[in-house]
Amino acid sequence: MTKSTPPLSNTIADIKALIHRESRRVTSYDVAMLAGVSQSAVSRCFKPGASVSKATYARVMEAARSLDYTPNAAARSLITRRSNLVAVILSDTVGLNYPDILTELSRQFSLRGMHIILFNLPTEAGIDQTLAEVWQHQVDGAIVAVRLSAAQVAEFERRSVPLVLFNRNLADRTVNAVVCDQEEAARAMVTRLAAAGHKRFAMIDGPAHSTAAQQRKHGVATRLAELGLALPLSVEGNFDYASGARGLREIIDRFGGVPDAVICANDLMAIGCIDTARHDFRLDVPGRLSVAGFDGIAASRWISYKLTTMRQPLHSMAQAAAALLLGLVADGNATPERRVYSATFVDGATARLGPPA
Amino acid sequence: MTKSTPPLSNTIADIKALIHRESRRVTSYDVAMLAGVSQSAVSRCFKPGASVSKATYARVMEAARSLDYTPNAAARSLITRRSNLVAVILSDTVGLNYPDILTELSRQFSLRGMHIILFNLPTEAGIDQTLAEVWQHQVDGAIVAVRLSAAQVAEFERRSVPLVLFNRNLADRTVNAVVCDQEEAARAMVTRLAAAGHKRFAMIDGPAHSTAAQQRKHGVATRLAELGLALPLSVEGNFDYASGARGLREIIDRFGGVPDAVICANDLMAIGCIDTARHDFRLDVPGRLSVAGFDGIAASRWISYKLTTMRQPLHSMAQAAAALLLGLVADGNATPERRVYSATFVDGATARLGPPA
DNA sequence: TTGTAGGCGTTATCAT
DNA sequence: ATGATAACGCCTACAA
Repeated sequence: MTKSTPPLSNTIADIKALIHRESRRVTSYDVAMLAGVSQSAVSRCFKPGASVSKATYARVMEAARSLDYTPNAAARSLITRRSNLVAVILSDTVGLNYPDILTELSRQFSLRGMHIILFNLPTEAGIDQTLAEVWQHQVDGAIVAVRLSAAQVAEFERRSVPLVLFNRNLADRTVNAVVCDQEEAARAMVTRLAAAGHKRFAMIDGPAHSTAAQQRKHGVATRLAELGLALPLSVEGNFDYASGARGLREIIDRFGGVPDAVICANDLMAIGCIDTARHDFRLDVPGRLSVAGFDGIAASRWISYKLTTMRQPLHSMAQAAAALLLGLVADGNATPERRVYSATFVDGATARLGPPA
Repeated sequence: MTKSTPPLSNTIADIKALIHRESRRVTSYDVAMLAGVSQSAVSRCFKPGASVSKATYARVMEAARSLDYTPNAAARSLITRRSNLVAVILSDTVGLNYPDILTELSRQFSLRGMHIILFNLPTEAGIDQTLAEVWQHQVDGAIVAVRLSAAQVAEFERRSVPLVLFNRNLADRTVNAVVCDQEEAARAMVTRLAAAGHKRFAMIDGPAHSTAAQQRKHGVATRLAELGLALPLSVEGNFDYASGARGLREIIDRFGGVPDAVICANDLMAIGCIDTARHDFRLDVPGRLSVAGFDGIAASRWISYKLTTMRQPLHSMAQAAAALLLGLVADGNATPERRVYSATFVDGATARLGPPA
């Protein structure tokens, strides 16, 4: 009998027609009307841990389901001041080429009901424009893997937007960061290569704007100097395969011959360098020339390369960055923390590490 | 003289103190007060093409700047019903491993002041949960590269959320999509290989849930049949390097020998297959065994491989997807469009294409 | 060109 | 446990 149905103020069809006529969205008022409760009751039903009776909850949820109601995040964000949005700011040269990072970040955040707004900079120049857009979206926090000026970092603080830097060092400020110690990694690599008796080094550097590249180069140079070896001939690359290939040609050209070892600022360039050495110059790697990289990307493990490299624990780092940020979002004034990871040496097959043949 | 300054209702310091005391955000009212105009005047200044006098505009902007005011996207979205947010829904297996796609999408959208909310599914199972989150965020549109049921597609329509499928076919519905004709690509590859006299084919297939893999396999199988060749022995892989390596071993095992050609459902598996063939089985590729892939990823062009493959125009496709979606956002009821791209054959060095030696 | 007033859809407060 | 009411910060007629 119709009498046994719950006291609906209107039928589903009526309400749907009304919404359509006014061409608006389904709101909690519509659900309330259908369920025969107040709007605030509906709101409470969608808030975990609110006090609602079993019966009310069931009727509200049923009404919501039949109207396809979903809370409006914009309206919620307006009043709660939480958007459940996290900005992830990357740059073309480095960010998306390491899919692990975004994958892990995305996983961690969606586990807590938060989502990523992606800001991918073609060039790190336009960052101020990007930040303006970040502020508009009222993000709850940001993970930034591009270079930030002290002023820009300060703006995050002024706006109380938790910030975690990823693999970016900012010398003069205490700011939350997850980094891999690039200089230490570079020194470790040099130590290994030098111990094996390599004397004549060359380096294929990364782009000038990359702090990781700078630190790797600095580590290489200082460690070599400590060991009494000459500073390496260094040519600039931009982290891609082609510049590894170009780099080797330039080195052989300017060096007037083949050095003992080429250290590349990342794996991709190392792979380009190795391919060119083997195929174009017919050089035995590592027999005649040792080549090493940094990162530990997937391709570095391929059978054709088995690259000798310093592997960054990117997965753990991404996880840590997410955890750090989530902590800051929960507790606004936690003390700045800096998590430093070490790269691990990967004993590959592209650098001679034993005594010379 | 102080008299020459604009008639500010309050000093900057006063207003900042007020805001801080009430611990709220800087609003357009604060800017209005500082600039000595109404709140709606401020609002108009931030709306491109609104009618504001030069003088007012200048004073408002100056006030906004000195207060670090930024419009609140949530509040704006509430009234305009535009969030300037686009959902991009990918899955682990396919999405982030092709960085070009996200890079280009991000570029195109940010050019129009829109931004990407990233939804990266660990598994395509949890998609309903993901969609619920998409609805909450009131996105202006979505680009989806995972499998969607007809019901799920219908829900986009019901909610008037423009949808563009990326490399996903949905047979029974007319829905906006940008796809690459995988079956045609597969047929083209088979035609080439067969013309060179390959007789005994094998295939390393993609994961079952990938429509692209299904279509590639179907194209391979049907074209082979048309040419009077046996259906290939097919083993299942999951699109990664390791499964290419495993795949070849399994093929040789089950085949009881080495086939003439192995067609892999993507480049990454092809590379794994080639490495294993050359290093573990000491097979000459392409002399003794031809290997081909699909996609045209960056590594496929590396000197060590020069992979024979069918290259998808991912860059153009991403561009088209963004353009299509932007068109739909501008004009809600544009007619469904399906843009089909063709893969181009890349005459690499891993498959014999001339007469047998 | 400018100001006034109302509403977007939700959560939070405070009664009841 | 539930309901009325006041924000949240902005846009947009409409009137001036």
